[in-house]
Amino acid sequence: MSFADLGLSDELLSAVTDAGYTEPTPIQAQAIPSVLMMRDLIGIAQTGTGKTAAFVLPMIDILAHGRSRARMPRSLILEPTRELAAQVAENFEKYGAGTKLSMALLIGGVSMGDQIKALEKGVDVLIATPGRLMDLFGRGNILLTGCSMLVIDEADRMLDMGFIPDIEEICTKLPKQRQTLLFSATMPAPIKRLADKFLENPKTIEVSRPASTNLNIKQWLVPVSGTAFKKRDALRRLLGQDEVRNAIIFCNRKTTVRELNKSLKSHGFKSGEIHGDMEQAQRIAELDLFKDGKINILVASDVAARGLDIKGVSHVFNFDAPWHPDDYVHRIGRTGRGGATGIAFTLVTAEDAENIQNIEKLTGQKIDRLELGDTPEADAPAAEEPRRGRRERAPRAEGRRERTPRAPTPEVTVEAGASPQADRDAGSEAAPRPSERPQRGSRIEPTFAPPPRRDVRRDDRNDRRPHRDERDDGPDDGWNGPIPDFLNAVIAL
DNA sequence: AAAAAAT
Repeated sequence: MSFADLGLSDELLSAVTDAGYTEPTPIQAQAIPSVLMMRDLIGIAQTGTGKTAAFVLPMIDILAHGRSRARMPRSLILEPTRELAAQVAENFEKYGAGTKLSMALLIGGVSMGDQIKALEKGVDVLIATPGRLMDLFGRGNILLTGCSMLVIDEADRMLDMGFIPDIEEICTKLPKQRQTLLFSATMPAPIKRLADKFLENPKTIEVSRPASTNLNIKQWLVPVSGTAFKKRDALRRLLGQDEVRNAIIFCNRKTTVRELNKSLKSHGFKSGEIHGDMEQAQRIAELDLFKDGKINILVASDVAARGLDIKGVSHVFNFDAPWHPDDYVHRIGRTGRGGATGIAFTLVTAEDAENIQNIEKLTGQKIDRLELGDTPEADAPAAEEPRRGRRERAPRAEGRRERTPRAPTPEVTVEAGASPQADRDAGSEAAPRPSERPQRGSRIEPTFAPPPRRDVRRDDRNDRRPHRDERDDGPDDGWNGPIPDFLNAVIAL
């Protein structure tokens, strides 16, 4: 099977060849002929399967050979995030360079002026996120009555993000006579309903089992105790491996993204961050730095989990196990792209056990556990004594320690965080040294509250615990005051 | 529970 067999025009074929592609991916091979025949289509496919080209290529052909209508867009592509929309626009520019087709990228976070100007001049293709599209529509800047092609990309993600009502409204603004393509990695009921309502006799193409993970990706679960300090320590050790060329590190919260990036930078890593609270220009800039290799670590929220196509990402780390199993599949899918191999590490704490179970259920595979073992003496001596000298911790030894992942022992089937190793780790961290334990009957100097900080006055100490943000990596035991005697035994566990 | 998307 080659691109030449799919019915694309010669001009487009040469553009594809020039871009270095010879063989269509399964979804391209199946979708392109149907799209060219103007059929409605449901494509069940993950990102990284060549989905974008599967609709961009035939769309270009249809539009380039159809009659253009002045000032009236003829096609609309809806994407859930700005980055994805921009990425599709890039594809359009790449393959449509030989045509006279014009395009407008309608996304938020950038000024509206240029977008309105482009619309006034007249464009053939709109690539948009729903919010900005609705906004422009509401201002009367767009007329969609000439839009005879609609692509709803990443429909399941649109659903997650609450865009379905917007999508439905947008659909009603388009002519009834049109071709609609809907792509989704999964097919939950609301997406099926949407397809029933707005697609006509669609052809359904499924290229891989929904939510199955790429076999090119070697996955590991790394049990860690739940403190930010321990997790960062574990992460740094994993990042120190030789084969980590570059990595995207996912966190569940934007605040964690910021904190982790700061921490990694202070440890000498070349890292950057991306999340939805950043200016769009900043988001693009960070992404470019990563793509260009100026930084080799990108700490990200789930804004980067789906669809982002960055070539040659060797590793994905889940600093936090994702809450939603779908997100796991999408996150690790940022590596192992285009047939390359990739490695994904997920740090798991005891609280993540249920999430991990759901992930393994969804992907239908048990993920190997990797025990990191004890922190080497020279690596983090202070980490062995979390109550002492945290702020005076010796700087990290020059040259990152390289550790090859130890192969997991075959009989390791314990739950995340419940392994003997994990217990030991947690114990060594939690148990106060005997000499530090409060004496019975004495006024208890809390061993479990942080030691006095230089910047906290002594008399503040008992009624004011430094705010979470001010603290430096102390295990968060959730304890605020002196510890009653009867609890000391429990604490040692 | 979070993040994303219009400002």
